[in-house]
Amino acid sequence: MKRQVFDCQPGCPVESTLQIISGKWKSVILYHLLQEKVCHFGSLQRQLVNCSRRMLALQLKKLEQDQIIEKITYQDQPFKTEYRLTLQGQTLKPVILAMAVWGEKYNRLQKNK
Amino acid sequence: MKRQVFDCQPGCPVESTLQIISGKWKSVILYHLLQEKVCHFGSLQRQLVNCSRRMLALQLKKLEQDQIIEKITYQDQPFKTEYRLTLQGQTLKPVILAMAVWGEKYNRLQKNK
DNA sequence: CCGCATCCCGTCCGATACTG
DNA sequence: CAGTATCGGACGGGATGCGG
Repeated sequence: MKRQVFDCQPGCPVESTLQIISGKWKSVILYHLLQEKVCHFGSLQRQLVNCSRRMLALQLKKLEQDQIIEKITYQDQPFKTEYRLTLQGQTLKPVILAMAVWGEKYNRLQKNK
Repeated sequence: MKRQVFDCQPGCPVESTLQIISGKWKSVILYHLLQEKVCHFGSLQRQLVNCSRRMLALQLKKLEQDQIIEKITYQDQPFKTEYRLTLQGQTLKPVILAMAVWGEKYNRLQKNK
C-alpha cells in the first residue's frame, strides 16, 4: 500500500475502511451498485449529477484497483461498459447500508425544521 | 446548509451521511469517542498520530457545529476540554461500527497475504 | 493545555479537447 | 459512449507562532 492517509494507530480498523471507501463519490457509487447490481458508466453519471466524467472515471478506477468492483467492456459501437461489485465489494454492503439508513433518518429530521 | 459537496440526486441518503462524517479524521474521532465516552483534546491527538493539532481542532469544530459532539471547557490552568457524543451523535454508532467491523476483517485478510 | 491566525505549498479537481 | 491528457485555479492542510 502506497500512502497511508489515515494512520491513527497502526491497524485502526476504521482507518482501514477509510482507505477503501473514502474519496469523493466512492460510497455513493457503491450505493448505486448495491441497488442496481449492474451499472453503465453513463447511468452512473446521470445519478451523480455533480460528478464530472473525469472524477467518475478516477474513482471507478481506484475501486477497481482495490478489487471492490469489476469492469466489463463491450467492444461494440458505441462502446458500453458495465460495472458491478466483486464478492469482496459485496461485503461492504453493511457499511453502505448503515450510511443510507442514517441518512434517511437525518433527511426526515431536517425536513421538519 | 452552505455547500453541498455530494449532490448525487437531491436527497440521496448516503450523500446526506457523507455531509456529516466525511472529512479527514472525522469518523476516526467518532470511533474513539464511541469507545471511550469522554476524550480530552490531548488524548485524541495521541491516538491520531498523524493528525496535526490544527486539523484535529478543525474537525472537532465541524462535528460540534453539526451537533454530533459537544465540548466542555474547564477554565483551570492548564486548560482542559472534554468531548463527548451528543444524543444525535450516538445514532451514528451503527455506521461507525459497521466500518470498524469491515476494517477488522480487511486487516486480517491483508495479513495473510 | 487548547485553539486560532497566518503563511505557503502541494494536490485535487473542473474545463476542455482529443482518442478508440 | 467511455476514457485519457493537459492545464490552471481553488482548496486542503502542514508549520509556526501567539494568546487564553
